[in-house]
Amino acid sequence: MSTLHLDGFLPYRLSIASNRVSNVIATAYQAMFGLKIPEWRLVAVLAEGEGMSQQALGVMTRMDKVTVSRAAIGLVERGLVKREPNPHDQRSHLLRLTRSGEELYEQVAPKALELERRIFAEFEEKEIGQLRSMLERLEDAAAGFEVEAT
Amino acid sequence: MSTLHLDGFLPYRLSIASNRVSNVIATAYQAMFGLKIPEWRLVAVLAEGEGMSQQALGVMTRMDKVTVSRAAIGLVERGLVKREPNPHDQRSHLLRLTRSGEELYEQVAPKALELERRIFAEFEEKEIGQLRSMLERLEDAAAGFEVEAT
DNA sequence: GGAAACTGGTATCAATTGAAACTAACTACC
DNA sequence: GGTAGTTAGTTTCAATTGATACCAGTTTCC
Repeated sequence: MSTLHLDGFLPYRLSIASNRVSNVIATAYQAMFGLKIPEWRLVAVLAEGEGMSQQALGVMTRMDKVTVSRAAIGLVERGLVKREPNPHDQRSHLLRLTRSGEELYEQVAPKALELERRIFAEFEEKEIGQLRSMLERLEDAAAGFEVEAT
Repeated sequence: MSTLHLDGFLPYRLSIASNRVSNVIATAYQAMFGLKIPEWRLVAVLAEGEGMSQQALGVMTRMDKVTVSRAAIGLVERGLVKREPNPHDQRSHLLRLTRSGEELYEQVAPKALELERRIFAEFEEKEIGQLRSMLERLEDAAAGFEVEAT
């Protein structure tokens, strides 16, 4: 009889830990700025490279195009993002933070970093680097399986 | 202006990696055995310590009692789990794997372990241990914040 | 021993998410 | 230059999930 302790099963532990962390973050953003995670991700990406199409945003944030679409609509409605025509392709628009979107970002970013710091407060620098690298490799490994499944 | 690269933001990376891994696992279980993740978790726990109430299962699997309830109903319907009266509390039942539930487990467990091994194939033993420990600490850290939020 | 508070479990409801279908626009290629 | 196939984005639909309300049974405590 093969033994499998759920507690020792890494995909399980990963899921639990990730969900808890996501909850903390989601609750904090919602409470502080009324932002959902997908919205926040778009803001974060737009704050760096402005003038992106939604499909580019999808690649950057690894989110489904439906999720991106909804987040973009929400942000435009709230005046945080504006759409400018894309001279090269009339199907898409270039998204850009508005002035108030930029202001929001200036508020959110430090809070996000602080939250990250507090969550990982008891981790050493070296550990954080290792975790980062392992998560990256995991992402790639899992991506490989997804193809296989299809 | 504060800079926050989404790509470097650990809660984001954690979420992406975890979601991908969960997808792989969920797809595999669904395809191989028609099990959803919550169902599979119950089976795994019941295979070790039998005769548990749903509330105990909720603690063990860290799942919401609603999720446990639904998974339990599904498993009972499919004859993988049976409910026995709980002599100490008539509100609850003691859940137990049926014979065919045990047989299923005997099939699923090795597949699960193999999948885990393949996903983490490129990780060294030492790394896996570190990851395990970090996820545990993360879980605890995040749990602390959740209280704070309430 | 009975009312009040609590607990195990289920049902109902709303939110989130992705898959699939659809529209409009674009590209290839004959 | 017109048709077939593709791509950007939205809408619609179904599945999953958790919060809330609820019911039945249990504990507390006067």
